[in-house]
Amino acid sequence: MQRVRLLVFNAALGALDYRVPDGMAVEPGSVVIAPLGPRQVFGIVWEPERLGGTAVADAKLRPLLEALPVAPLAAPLRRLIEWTADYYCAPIASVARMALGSMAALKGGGTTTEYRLTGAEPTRLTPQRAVALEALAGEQATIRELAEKAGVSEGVLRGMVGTGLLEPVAVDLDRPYPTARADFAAPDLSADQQAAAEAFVAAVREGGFQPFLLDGVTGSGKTECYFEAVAAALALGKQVLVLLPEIALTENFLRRFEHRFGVPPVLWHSSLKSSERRRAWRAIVSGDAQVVVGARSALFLPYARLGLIIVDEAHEVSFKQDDGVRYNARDVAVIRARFEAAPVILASATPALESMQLAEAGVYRKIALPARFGGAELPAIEILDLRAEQPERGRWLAPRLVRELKDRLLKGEQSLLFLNRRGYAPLTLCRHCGYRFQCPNCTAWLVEHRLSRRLACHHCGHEVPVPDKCPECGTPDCLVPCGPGVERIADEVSELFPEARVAVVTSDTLNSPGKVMEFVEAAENKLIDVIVGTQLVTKGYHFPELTLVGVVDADLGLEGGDLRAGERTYQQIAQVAGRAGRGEKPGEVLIQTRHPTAPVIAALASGDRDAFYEAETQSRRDAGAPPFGRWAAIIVSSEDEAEAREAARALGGTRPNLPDVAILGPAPAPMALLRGRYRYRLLIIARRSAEVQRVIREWISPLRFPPGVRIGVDIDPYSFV
DNA sequence: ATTTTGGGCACT
DNA sequence: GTGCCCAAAATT
Repeated sequence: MQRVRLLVFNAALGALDYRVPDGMAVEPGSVVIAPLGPRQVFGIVWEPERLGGTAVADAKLRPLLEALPVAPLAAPLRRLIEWTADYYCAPIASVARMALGSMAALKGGGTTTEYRLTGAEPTRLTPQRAVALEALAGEQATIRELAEKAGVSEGVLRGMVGTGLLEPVAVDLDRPYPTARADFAAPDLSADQQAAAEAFVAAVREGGFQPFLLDGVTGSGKTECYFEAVAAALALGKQVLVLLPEIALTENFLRRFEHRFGVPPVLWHSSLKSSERRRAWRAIVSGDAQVVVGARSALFLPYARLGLIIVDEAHEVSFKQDDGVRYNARDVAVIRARFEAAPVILASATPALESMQLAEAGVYRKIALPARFGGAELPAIEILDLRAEQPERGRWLAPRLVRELKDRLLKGEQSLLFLNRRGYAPLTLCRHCGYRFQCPNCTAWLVEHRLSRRLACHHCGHEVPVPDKCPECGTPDCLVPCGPGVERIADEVSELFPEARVAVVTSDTLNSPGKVMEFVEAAENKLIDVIVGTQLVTKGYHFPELTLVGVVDADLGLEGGDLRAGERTYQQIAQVAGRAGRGEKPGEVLIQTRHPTAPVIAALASGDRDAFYEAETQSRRDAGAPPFGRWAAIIVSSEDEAEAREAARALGGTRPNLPDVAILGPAPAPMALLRGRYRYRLLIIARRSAEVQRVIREWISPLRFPPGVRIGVDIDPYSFV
């Protein structure tokens, strides 16, 4: 009798033993379906000694039901899953789940039926059908996805199929992707770029683990350099994974990729349609997907022959996942490259301090691109002291910035105003009674969005229409917006310059690939004079006519004073400044601040990047903060405040007492209520030498908490809410 | 996580 | 004894 140990997809269970029925062939990594009580669960055959769990009597074993017809997860991926679960104190089943991507993908080929509008004239146009016709132009997807997209019920759409407004289309689920050509359009590289590209190409050809930090100023052409490494991998028949921090950046990236390689890469992100996801997954497993461009979730997929990993904008905090398995894709990418024996390139104009440190220590090989491509100069950066030069009352742009905007408008050049705040105003209050609109599920104000005429919570998605009277005292027309968001800045620009064409660029306005394309094309064709945007516009875009960047409030990111506030502010402003003067005309950057002498602001003004990194490194070292110390957070949460408090207290009461580990708290988390859950936090500050994960595991695992209480462990936390 | 079980309790 | 609710146990 053959027995196997299974990693079952159930966070609470972990390892279970099964019998392999006669005629079924499995090996470590095989994906199988197993009986569990009356249910069926997915599982992965694993090396028994690596999973733990105790062997159970032969008589108790039930036979596996089915081995799925997909290639087994390779050993390097299994090691990565183990490493990730271990390092981030997460259930191994939760990590393994990320490798499968979608359960639907596991079943064999075939076709699915998608639907699209026929363009026929509607005979009976109901309101719901009108909504669907409006929303679904140019879309093709399953009924379920179309219903989601249009915001109507599936019944409405099925009715439309019946009356011939929608037609079915048979789609082959596994149709192949077009082939990328390494030599489609060879680039024209500067000497610096050429040297960098050669180093990458050599590493790809040689194979083996080699981590690079590609540290190139904004506009230096980092992408073109690593595209040469991609070309080398393609020529060898190896797969490439490119991680981007946000889906919104992929659209622009796709265009550049297609210019270089002739076809678009394979996309992977959370909002893929199920048929696209399935197709991509199967191509990744089979090795047919040559280059995969994705968000962090693409990192755990079962690539057949991974030969290169690239993490672009590697400093971005969005590589840190903040729910479920709280991993940092930038760090896990390096680990995966190690297990896969492949090179990995972390590319950034403003590397994270941790990455700089590792480069300094010789762990990463640093490749620098100190100059902009094509002889463009880095923009001149100037500080605008808001205390000395105040905007008019109720306005946020100082006179000097307004003058510069006017100057650019007259010259027909483009400007960009950066404010990392979505919506119109971050707080709305009643002038009469002082009532403030707060989210019922979170410790947060509701943010007014004029475009959608709603008050919205940016943490949980709670939304209400803007009322016409105060809900507390009933006074009509008494609500006043407090503080600026991008929409309000855009209004201010329009009032100052009625003729200016202003575009607001946030995740609210660029929420689909089509909208992103529309924006990029409008900006490139100079149909936009002033862009007002959040951090979404700080990266990746190249608009040669953009010559002025205004940072509306440089102090915003410094509030709250968390560990990385200074670094993040530096990165954001350096990135957005990098949008200026990328063409022939020089760029200028104005930074509005009330703290012109703050080290971050001073470093930006003087352009002395090294001094900033040195000072930041020193202060982290003094504080015992990462990368010199190890930090972790434990978040105890429950829908019941008293239950959360009690559980946190109980956890705090059993804290280990160790010389190299300090444990602070529990205290209410800064966001004491988030998505309807009350939260308490403990902070762990340890020496580099301490085995923080082992300490946490041994501390937490013997404890039992009431159902409804969740204990979340966050290793190397980025978010301190 | 989900399902089964078993104890305690009210009701007949 | 039966039905019902909820907590605890089991799932290989």
